[in-house]
Amino acid sequence: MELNELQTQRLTKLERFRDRGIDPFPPRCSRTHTIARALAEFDAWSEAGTPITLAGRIVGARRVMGKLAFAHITDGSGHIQLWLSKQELGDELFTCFREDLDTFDIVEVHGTLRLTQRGEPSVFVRGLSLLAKALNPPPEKWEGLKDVEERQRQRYLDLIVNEERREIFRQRAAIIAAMRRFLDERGFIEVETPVLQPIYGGAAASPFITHHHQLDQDLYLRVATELYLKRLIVGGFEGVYEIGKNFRNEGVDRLHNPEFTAMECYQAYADYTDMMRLTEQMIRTIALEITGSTTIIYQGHQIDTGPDWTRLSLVGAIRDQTGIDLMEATTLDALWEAIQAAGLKGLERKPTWGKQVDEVFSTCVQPSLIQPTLVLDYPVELSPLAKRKPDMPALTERFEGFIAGMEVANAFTELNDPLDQEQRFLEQGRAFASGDDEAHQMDLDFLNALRYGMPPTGGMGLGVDRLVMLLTDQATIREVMLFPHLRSRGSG
RNA sequence: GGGCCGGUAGCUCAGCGGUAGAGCAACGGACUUUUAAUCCGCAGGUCGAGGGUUCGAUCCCCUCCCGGCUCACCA
Repeated sequence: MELNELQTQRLTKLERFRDRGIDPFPPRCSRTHTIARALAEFDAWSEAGTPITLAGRIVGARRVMGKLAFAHITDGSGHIQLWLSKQELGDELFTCFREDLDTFDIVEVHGTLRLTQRGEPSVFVRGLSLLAKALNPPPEKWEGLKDVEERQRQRYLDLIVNEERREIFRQRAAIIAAMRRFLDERGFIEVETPVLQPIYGGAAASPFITHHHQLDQDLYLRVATELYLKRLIVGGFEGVYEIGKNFRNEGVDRLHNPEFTAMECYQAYADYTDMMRLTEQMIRTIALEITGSTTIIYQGHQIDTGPDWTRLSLVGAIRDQTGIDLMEATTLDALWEAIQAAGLKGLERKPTWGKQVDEVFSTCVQPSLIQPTLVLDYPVELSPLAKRKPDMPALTERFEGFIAGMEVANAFTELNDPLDQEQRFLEQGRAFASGDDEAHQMDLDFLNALRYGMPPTGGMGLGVDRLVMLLTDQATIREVMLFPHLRSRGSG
């Protein structure tokens, strides 16, 4: 590894510790308190002169003025100023601080708490030792690390330097914990289903393919957890959920990453109207727990998760926005003709009626769905796993939830008729044969499960990353993922 | 995949045919109450990669790599 000048300097300093018989990476430390604790007890401990030992990373500038020096250290709980006096520390340690310690080194300090004349709570340092030498230099002090690519490639550095970034991931953890609590309290049990699957399904998506050597078998990374979770409903669990990674071999953009975290839950003896209430309550509850309010601000939009969400039918919403009546334009040709007649611009011709409907919806309706909205009753062509509406068999009991123009939830009354499900798979097979590589595969084992009888069931899926985006006001999915997908950096 | 913008010192950025620049950080020096400390001094570069044009290319042209925005595709 080729070192630049700054790295070489730091390596030299490290070697000076070794020359003095000091391990620059000692195996343990003798910290007595966190910085947060020390600050909380500051008044009492500074008055009593209580000796404490703190540990942390030197951040910001080291301000050395002859025989006196200041610096800040930070641990996981907060930061505090170090106050070092040559007279108190002794020549050797003071010189060590001055010459061999750098910004970003991790140190342990022993001393007492004392207020400086300018009123800043500080540790008046009487002992000092190195816990870990930083061989890489820090980024610029004021501008920090701004380059988006570098921040994501070196997320560890981003997290050191940009405290607000750490806060986003603390909130992410809190959101997922709140989601678990919400589901646990309602009797759902958390399960784990296979990531490696011989047949992929549960979403219209193209998969990643991998291979098991010993079995000489191709396997797919799951695109959804749906079909396994429904097997568990067949198995007698009344409520199950899974929070985990899905993998889709598709485009990467502001809202999509090849691997992302989804929550799917299924409730026996429930339907999609129950899922509507569950979705509303879940997001309202989480928003309240995380932000302290059911009203959130996302990218300048004030969004209220408190009231019940607006409900629109897909057919009605498209009719209102474009004048096109899907109940009349029931073939691809008829729909395309209606699109032309309506003078809609920027729409492309799609290979199937269902995809054309999706195109009209996502172009003409979805962007305007800023406040929480449920869009109901999707065409059966787009919903091969959802139950048909009894009075309108061309539509399904399905809804998607939108906030800030983003799809965040997808739910339906689950199709539990094995014969209809088999026909849907066959239809998907024909779509696949005619070039739709995201069509579902025939899953005979899933059909076999349904043949034992699955109770009427409601299911709901939610994009966890997108929910985190909403609640932390982040514009891109990459900013709520610790290690988003990036191209490997070539030699070029 | 298309369009637009970008990649220059550890970091943040200027420069855009004529010896490669600044601020911060670093390094050497002065300094016992700093908070972006201050002052003096000194260093630091395959200017994303490769090719071309030119007397001469960080700069102009071509190809490629990596990113950002956007459109398309896609939940």
